[in-house]
Amino acid sequence: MAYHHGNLREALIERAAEVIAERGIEALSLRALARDLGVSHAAPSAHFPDRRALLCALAREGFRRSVDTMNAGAEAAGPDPVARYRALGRSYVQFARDNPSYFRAINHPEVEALQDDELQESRDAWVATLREGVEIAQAAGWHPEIDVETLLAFSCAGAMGAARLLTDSTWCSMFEVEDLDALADSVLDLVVHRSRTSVIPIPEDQRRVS
Amino acid sequence: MAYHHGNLREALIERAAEVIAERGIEALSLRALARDLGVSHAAPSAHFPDRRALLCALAREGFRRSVDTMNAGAEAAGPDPVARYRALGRSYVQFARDNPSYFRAINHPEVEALQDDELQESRDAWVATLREGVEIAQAAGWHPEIDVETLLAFSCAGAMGAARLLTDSTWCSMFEVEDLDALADSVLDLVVHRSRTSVIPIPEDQRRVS
DNA sequence: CCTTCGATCTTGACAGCGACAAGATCGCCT
DNA sequence: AGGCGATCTTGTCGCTGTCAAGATCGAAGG
Repeated sequence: MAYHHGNLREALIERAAEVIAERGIEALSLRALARDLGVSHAAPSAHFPDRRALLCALAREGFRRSVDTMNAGAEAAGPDPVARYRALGRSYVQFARDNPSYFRAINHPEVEALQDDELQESRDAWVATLREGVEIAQAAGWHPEIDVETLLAFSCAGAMGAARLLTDSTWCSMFEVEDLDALADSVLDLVVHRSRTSVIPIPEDQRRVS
Repeated sequence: MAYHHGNLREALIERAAEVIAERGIEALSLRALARDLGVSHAAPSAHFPDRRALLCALAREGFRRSVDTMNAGAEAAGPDPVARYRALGRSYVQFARDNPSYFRAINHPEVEALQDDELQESRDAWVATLREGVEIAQAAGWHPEIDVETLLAFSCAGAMGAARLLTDSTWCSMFEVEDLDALADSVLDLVVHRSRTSVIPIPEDQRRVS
């Protein structure tokens, strides 16, 4: 065994993601992480001064990956601005369900209370992604009567609320829906439901309302 | 000083709410709580077997109070079903902003992961309150074309997302809005914006879109 | 009255954790 | 060769949650 682990920082993040996905952020311990990786209890401190710093790194990675996922989803949605906007929200929810550890890190109160410039940059990038989608859709004639800031705030609230609802079995089980994916689509469809009146109509086969 | 505190259980909840409001759930410690109240470090265990049980009690109280606040808001909104529905969401956001400690307890992942029948009852009551508002509004002709489960899920996601956005300064500061209350109204207005096309139109002076 | 019993509170102890300090080991650069 | 910074180790501290065993109180019943 080498004295230097060699890649401890990334190994910590990777193992932390596993633990969080399995047992939640509350069960995350720097010492246990060090044990799992076969290093001494204080080794992580060389890379993360404290527990919060590790969670912060997780959250930053989560924001970065979710932005990538959202952009890829928008790209795959084709040229229609409203379809791209829809895809942004949909992709975020999908990311949240596929990556519970990053999603939990992003939304954990301990991380939220953290004042960190780099973390705030990551958050800004996430909002900017959504803002771009809103602005492009609006420029194409989507709800010109509504203030863009209001539309953006609504989009953020909708995406965050939907992701929260659909990643937590406690909440999901309260709705009489068998297919979780169908519910996800329905919620996100409603978020942009008003686009039915936009200059670019939603194709019939993409509507979820009957 | 009496050997028995006399009202330790409620005193613990009250003090815990203060600490959470000031420094967050992460800063909550049973021992510190006991010190603050002048009892021994293990006294709380007579009322709460572990830390989670205390948070669970906080969350239950939070659900109970928020339901009361929502119902009171709906009552004050008058007879119109859509106005009452609007008031439900609005009142919840107001409750979240007025009672950060209860709101944080409700939404903390440590509490969410908790499987507790009584807690689930409280959650059910909260959803039932929203469900009743949706059903009554729909019975009055509000969006008959949309499945009630979908409308409910959307209402939950909207209320939770809006409350989350508007109780966290980190997120609030990202929107170019000076007046937080105006943003809250705008977000919630958009949630029910589609009611413009309902059989019961929203009064002109209640619309936030220009 | 007084005894018993359950609820409540105390004292004591233990392991795990985050954090800090001091020192050891390694790769790298001059 | 030698220094230097990054990385890792060992040791320690106080704090926390949790458990166990015992003390105190109020109330209920003989």
